[in-house]
Amino acid sequence: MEEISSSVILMSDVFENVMELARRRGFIWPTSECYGAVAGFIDYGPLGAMMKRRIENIWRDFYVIREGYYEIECPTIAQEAVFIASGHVAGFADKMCQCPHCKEYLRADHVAEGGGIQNASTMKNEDLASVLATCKCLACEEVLGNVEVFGFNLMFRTTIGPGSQRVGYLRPETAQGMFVDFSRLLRFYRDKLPFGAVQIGKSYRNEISPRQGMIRLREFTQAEAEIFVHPDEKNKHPRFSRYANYGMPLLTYVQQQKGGEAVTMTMQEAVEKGVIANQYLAYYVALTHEMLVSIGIKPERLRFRQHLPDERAHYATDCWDAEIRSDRFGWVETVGLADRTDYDLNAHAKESGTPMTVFIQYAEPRKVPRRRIVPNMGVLGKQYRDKAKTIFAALAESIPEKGGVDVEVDGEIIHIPPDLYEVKDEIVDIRGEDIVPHVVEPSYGIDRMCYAVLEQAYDEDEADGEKRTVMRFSPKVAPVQVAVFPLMTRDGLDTIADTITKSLHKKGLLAEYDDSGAIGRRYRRQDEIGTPFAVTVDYDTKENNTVTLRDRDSMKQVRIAIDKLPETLSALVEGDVKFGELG
RNA sequence: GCGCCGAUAGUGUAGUGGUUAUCACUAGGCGUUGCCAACGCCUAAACCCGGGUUCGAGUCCCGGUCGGCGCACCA
Repeated sequence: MEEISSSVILMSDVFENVMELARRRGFIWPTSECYGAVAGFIDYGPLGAMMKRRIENIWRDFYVIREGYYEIECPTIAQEAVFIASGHVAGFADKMCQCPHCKEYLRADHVAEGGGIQNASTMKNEDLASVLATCKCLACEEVLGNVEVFGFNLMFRTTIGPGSQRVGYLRPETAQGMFVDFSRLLRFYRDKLPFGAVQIGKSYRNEISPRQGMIRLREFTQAEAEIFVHPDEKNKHPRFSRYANYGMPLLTYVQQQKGGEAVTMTMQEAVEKGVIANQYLAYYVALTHEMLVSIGIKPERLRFRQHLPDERAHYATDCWDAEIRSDRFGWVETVGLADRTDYDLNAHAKESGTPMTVFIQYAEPRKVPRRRIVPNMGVLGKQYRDKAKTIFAALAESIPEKGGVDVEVDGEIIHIPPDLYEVKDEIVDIRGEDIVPHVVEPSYGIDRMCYAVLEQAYDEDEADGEKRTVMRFSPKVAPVQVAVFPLMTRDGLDTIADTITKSLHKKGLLAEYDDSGAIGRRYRRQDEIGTPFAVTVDYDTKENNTVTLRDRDSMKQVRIAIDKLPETLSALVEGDVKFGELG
């Protein structure tokens, strides 16, 4: 029992310890600290920015290089129309009111529903305020009385340009950029489905109460992919075989309703059993798992949770979250995978008036009978003048009978005799159809991934009876990749170490030279920032051109020839070779 | 936003309303040192911000900011 409670204390300390280290060693800082920080904003320090960049680049390896979905970069500010279409102007706004007694801010529609009032969320602010007068505050249970209802929108609003006061918003997600560029993207991909576009960038949400360190920020980095696919081909991912037998823990909504645990199954099974809606979604669920593991997330701390039916956004048919278990915060939603259907493209097509469809050509043209009603323009035009245009349109829609056709124009019935039009029955070739693609969207919270990597890398062990703090980063994400030390700052050892450092730089490795203090202290410094490998130049180096190469995790050393260093270290950092395989 | 708690060198801290604000680690310099936070000397470095009470505030009071927790919020 005592052991359990002490380990619980140790666990909760991980957050404190890792954030303290992150501040001290230059990973994460409060923003503009000299003026007093601002909640919901953080600065990435030198090492944090480097680590974040490495994580983003691994993401690019998966989505851009391997999947072939090019990256685009759109502004973080967009005009109002974009977010009217996306639904964020209306849907991202909550109706709020403040209790005059306890000063608590409340969701006005929740209060009204608590008071038994229907359709509160669709009422006008003034009407809602008047019905709220008799409702009780959800916090202090006093009757509200006279309250004001106001909208609180989670988007940051701004104006564009000096005179016009044209309204703009900071984007609450990067996704809309890919949707509004749909027509351009379609042309770029030469009018063929499926294709995808991705974007890594900042998004902004004016959270009411940002908390939990870097978990809920007002400005955050997203990596989003929008994959456009034919609605009938969501079960035909061209590379599905890659992940068909890839297994992982899935917590379905059915399991959640039963209070059950995640069940491990392969993607093939998941799709066949209807657990995951389609192959496309399953493919990116698996890819996400692989990607998160590759940046150093432990598989046992990773699960995929399906949204409950009432939790899903209005547009999504099936939605899964990759959740990473944090010692401090429990399961943290880090990646959202949604089938957004054709919701977004339809919305932008309607708002902008630009069709957002793909022409799908049939294998064979289809012969389709068509009846056309061709009016005698010359006679009808002269006879009806300004009404003629309306009559032509009505005629085209009509079903003529033997005696002619009656069309209604401005409430007036006009009889058109059969000699004033011709009915043409013909067979036409239909070569294809316009369809609105569906969108499968993996959306990654980069800051949350960074936090998870930091938390999971944090470790303490013992070296020679002393506590050692070590960040066990995967070499792929470690900010500094190699440290180079001269054992002594004399006899030319420092010059050799300096030359080695430069040769590693030339290979693209971030190598840091350090000759300050005792050698043990230098190792510890690098352990604390998670540098996976250290090279030490000693007196044997002068004899035989070899150095020691030290592994962060095991603290073991091997001797290696100087001219093999750049190649060997590159392979170690990439993960192509393990330290244990050297020697 | 509400409630509770907190804020002192880079980090962790001590500090009955009254000296030049304590200690350790860290960092920088010099020396020493033949592979894991060694040692010696020297140096740098702090009372979150704004009001108030007081002869005098790091300390007491009020407001703000930031952080933690609970509630609410999180298309």
